[in-house]
Formats: sequence, C-alpha cells, structure tokens
Amino acid sequence: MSQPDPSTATVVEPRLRRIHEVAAELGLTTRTIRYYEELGLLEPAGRSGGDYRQYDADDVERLRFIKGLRDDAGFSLAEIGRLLEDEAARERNRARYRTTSDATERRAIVDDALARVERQIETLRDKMSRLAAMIDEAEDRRTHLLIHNAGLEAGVPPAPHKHGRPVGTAVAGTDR
Amino acid sequence: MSQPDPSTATVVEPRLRRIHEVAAELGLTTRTIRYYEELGLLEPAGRSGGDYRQYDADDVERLRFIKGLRDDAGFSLAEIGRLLEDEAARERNRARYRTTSDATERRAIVDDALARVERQIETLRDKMSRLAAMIDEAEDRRTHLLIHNAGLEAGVPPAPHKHGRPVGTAVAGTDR
DNA sequence: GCTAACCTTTACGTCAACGGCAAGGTTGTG
DNA sequence: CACAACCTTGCCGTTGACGTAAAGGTTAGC
Repeated sequence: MSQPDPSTATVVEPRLRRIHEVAAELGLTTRTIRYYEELGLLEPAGRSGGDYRQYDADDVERLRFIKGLRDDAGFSLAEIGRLLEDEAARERNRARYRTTSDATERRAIVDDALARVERQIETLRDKMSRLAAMIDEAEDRRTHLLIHNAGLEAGVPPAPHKHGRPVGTAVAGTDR
Repeated sequence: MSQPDPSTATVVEPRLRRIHEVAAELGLTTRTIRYYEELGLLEPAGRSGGDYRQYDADDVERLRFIKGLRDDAGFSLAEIGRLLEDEAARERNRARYRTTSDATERRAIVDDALARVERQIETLRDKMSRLAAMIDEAEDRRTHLLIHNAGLEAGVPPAPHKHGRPVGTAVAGTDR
C-alpha cells in the first residue's frame, strides 16, 4: 500500500508543484511568490523544460514560514531576508551537503543551520516577550477601569481624576 | 505641603507638551505624529493660542500604545485604527464623561471603554498564540537538526529522510 | 523687541509590497 | 494538433507609511 513499486530503489520523489498550486495552498498570489524570489527569499527547487518554476515540499515549508513571519510576527520582508539568510547561501549549503561524503563537513553544515534556527527562535521569543508586555499593560488598564467602575457603583462622588483637562472643546452637552 | 497653592481648588494641571518633546520621548518624528492625527488615530488634548499642538500624558500613553501595536504587534495603521476606535468617539466620551454628573451614565461610558480594552486584549492574545505556534515549529526544526547531527556524529550513513532535509536538499536521489 | 528654534499647513517625493497588464512560450488533454 | 489553461519576463500602477522641502507664523530667552 505504501510502496507502489518496491522494485525501484529510488526515493519517493515527492513531486514538484507549479507556482499556482503552491500559491493556492498557502493563500498567496503567484505574483507575491515571484516577488519573494526576486528579493532573494527563496528559489524554487527546479525548473521545467519550459522554464516553469517547480517547488518541492521544502520550498513550500519555507514559504509558509515566510508568510508566518510576515503576518503573524509582523516582520518586513527585509527583516525576513536577514533572518532566513539569503537564498544563495542556502543553495551553496544544499549543494555542499549533497556532494560531500565527509561526515565532519556535513556536521559543520548542519551546525550552521542549527545556529540560524536558534537565532530565529531568539528573535521570535524577543518579539513575543514584547507582545506579552503589551498585553500586561492592557490588562493593567482593564483592571484600572474595573476599579474605577466599582468606585462609581459605590456612589463615590467626583472620582479623583488624576489628570485634569483644561481645554474643554466639545461643548455639545448630550443630556438624556 | 504637597499643595503649593491651597487657595485655588484646581487640579494639579499636569503640563502639556509640544509635539517635538513628545516625539523625542517616544522615538517618533513629528511628521509621524501628525500623520497619525491625520488618520484619526489621536488628537492632541489642546492647541495653544498660536495653534501649536499640546499633548497631555494621556495622549502620550495612547501614542506609546500605537507605537507598540505597530512595532511589537506588527499591526497596520488601519488595523490600529479599528482597534482603538476613532478619535471622534474618544473625544465624545471624554466630553460626556466630564459634563455628566450622573453616575449611571458615567458607568456606561466606563463599561464601553472596558469592552474595547477587552477586545484589544483578546486580539493581542490571539496574535501571541500564533507567534507561540511559530516558535514551537522553529523549535521542532531545531530538535530535528539536533537529532540529525547526533546521527552524523554516530557515523550513521545517509540517514533515512522521509521528508525533513537539513537545509533543504533537492532530492538528489541515487544520482552521483 | 530680536532672533533662534520651534511650530503650522500644503504638497510633492520615496520606498516597500505588491497588482495588473502585455506579449509571448509551455503543458496536457481531447 | 488544437486549444485552454497555465507559465515566462518586463514594466508600469497603486497603496501605505512616512520623508522632505516651501512659505510662512509662534515662543522663549536675552
């Protein structure tokens, strides 16, 4: 069932997809994907005879990560480029990893990738802690409002408003 | 002791600042602050005789929050506008809160503010959980690389990749 | 009351991040 | 082999988020 043709020893060959399929799956436009390539954020695994871009699962993963960095983490494409390191280096490592059979060199390459991933994690953690701080502050404001409201409910007269406001503006006294 | 002039019953009057001071304190430019006003994100508490913008502590807080939403949370100014609700409503509530002496109406206003703050918190929490998910995935990648590296160290030949390639190898297959 | 250092509005310029053509080439299905 | 539905590069257009002058008016220190 999982092995359609056990006679051939080749790997599963995970199928290359065209730009439209990938775009649809990720919720991007083809233009956007080409633009990211133009910026050096990723390069498709291959090209067809007629020069069509062909993406493998790894490319799709990278694209999904890029989209996350853009939408969820709010990074600019320039920042994302710095975080991912440019595609040229990725291509070099790809090739070097394949061509060498020296385990030491392979380890060096993997270590390199590891260092980058750890930098990414740190960057994301940093971002998250700043977000957490913002949430804390918002919760402080909420607490403050709750207290204030409780005060009003208890019939406290003119509630000590810390910061007074001189310039009145808005004369409209909507009574009711 | 704490009251320099007990004869006047006015509040402390916490000093209004000009746009340049505020910008410097927050690390923004004056242009940016004016732009935010143009978009309806905030309006200074007052104006001087010569039409200079004058910001109070509350305005500065709002600006700081806006900056946080922009930089830390990565929201667009349009999204921030929706989250904060437009300045017109803020001004109306401000005025209404001051002019009314009816505790019930005041409570309504505070409740309203409370609801907004809670929506903000929810939005931020949502953003943070998505960020957390990204971090988890990055950590998975890290773990994967670590395992892979351990494998190499132990002298395992070409580790059976079902999909996860280290940096991304374009399925070289048995080629070479 | 002069002057430097701020401020005002108005308006055009810029860079990022795409959208949307045009003019052609490729794929795969009947 | 015809033809629709993809794809290619090239290039101009647009929107968001400001930068940057221009042509004045205002404030504060001396």
